[in-house]
Amino acid sequence: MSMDGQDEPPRAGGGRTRIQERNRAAILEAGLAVFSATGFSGATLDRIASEAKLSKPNLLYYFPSKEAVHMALLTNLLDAWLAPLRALDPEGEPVAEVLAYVRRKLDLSRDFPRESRLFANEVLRGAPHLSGVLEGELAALVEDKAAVLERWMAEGRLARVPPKHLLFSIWALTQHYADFEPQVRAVLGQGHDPFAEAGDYLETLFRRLLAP
Amino acid sequence: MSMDGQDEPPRAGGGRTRIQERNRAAILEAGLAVFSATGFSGATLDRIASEAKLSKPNLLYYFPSKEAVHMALLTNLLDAWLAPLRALDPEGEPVAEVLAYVRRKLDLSRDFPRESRLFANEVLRGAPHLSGVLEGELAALVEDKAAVLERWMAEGRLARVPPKHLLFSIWALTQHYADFEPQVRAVLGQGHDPFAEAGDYLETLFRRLLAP
DNA sequence: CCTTGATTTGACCAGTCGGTCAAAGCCACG
DNA sequence: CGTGGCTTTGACCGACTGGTCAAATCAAGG
Repeated sequence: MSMDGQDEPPRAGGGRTRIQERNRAAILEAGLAVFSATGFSGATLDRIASEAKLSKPNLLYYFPSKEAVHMALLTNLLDAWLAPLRALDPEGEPVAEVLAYVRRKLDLSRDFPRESRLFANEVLRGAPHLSGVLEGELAALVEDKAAVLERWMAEGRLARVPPKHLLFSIWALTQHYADFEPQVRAVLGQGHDPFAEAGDYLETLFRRLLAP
Repeated sequence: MSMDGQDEPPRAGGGRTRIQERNRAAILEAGLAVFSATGFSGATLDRIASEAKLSKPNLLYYFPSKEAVHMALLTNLLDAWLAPLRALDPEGEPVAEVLAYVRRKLDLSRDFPRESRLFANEVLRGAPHLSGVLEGELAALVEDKAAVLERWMAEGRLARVPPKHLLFSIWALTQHYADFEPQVRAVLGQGHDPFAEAGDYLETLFRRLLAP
């Protein structure tokens, strides 16, 4: 929503103009649309600029390069992406906590499918811009939460499964509905609400898996 | 492994030369490597050609365009991709059949991760070249097998869950280990065999989910 | 109104891309 | 050994891409 981890070319001291705020936001919005739909190499500055209703040189006045737009998007994305896992409460009731995490993650896929695809696109290519964060921030957070899960399992309040693979399965199952949407729609046909059905199904799945 | 669904420019009558066989195979192999690593737009004919140890015009002597190479790969891929589901035996023991399907699909992800990523890349972009097959062949096959699963559930030999979502979850969980490999490695650290662990975990997961 | 800095743009550039083409090499068979 | 068709290639092309730049426009304060 805020804070882009990018060098801002204009303005030496302090605040951004309203016009800067607006244009940077428009560029990020357009970039998200184009990058998530076509991948990094498929996206062109012309297309992003026109989507943002700017000229290409004008876009490059706000971001120094195509890569910079892409990086800003990925950086913004990661906070939102990790938040649900951060919210897993070590003091909560184990099964309920995990199920709540699953739901939050599924809601993210439903409400921000473009972000999900942007992320998938990046990891698919080997995560060239993300490897640092994956091995740093993400790995640390997972280590932390995996310990919580492990404790719950040791206390007999959660069925014993490999904690990290449990997390993988949550990520895989929730992202699938955003990233493979065309396939899901093709298989289900019309008259379905994929995310609503998925919510019920995933609750059943993880409840049965994790019931102590 | 064989049969590419593409117009073959040379040779009017019948058989392909050994040299044609070899070069077409080299191009497809190189194309798979490059497309799966960089996506369609990120791949260049020069790179595919050099990977195949051919000149670019020579590559275009065997395939009429970049798109043609891509299409040939997708076509080849789909047979292999659907085979495990086709092998689901309506006369078999339900839980064992599903678990066998999961294992076959996971083996596919382990042994053919590039194919998995190629497929993911395509669906991520909205499946422009696959929508026909998805809504036709795939949808029909799923309809068929979903009916089998439904029957097993009605007979009380399989826990009752939405059959199509059950299939989604199998696809999501098995493909995840190939498509998000960088993330998996970053989280697990060293000294792990992701696919071996995944095999055990997924067996547990689906056994608990599906036990009648 | 006029200055000053923020903003916007048209023209342009060098590099790369997918693809073409005519000519050259190569190979098997008569 | 020569010939005809398969195979290979260097040179080339037009389109497009990311990015630059100097000049024009705009907005706000004095």
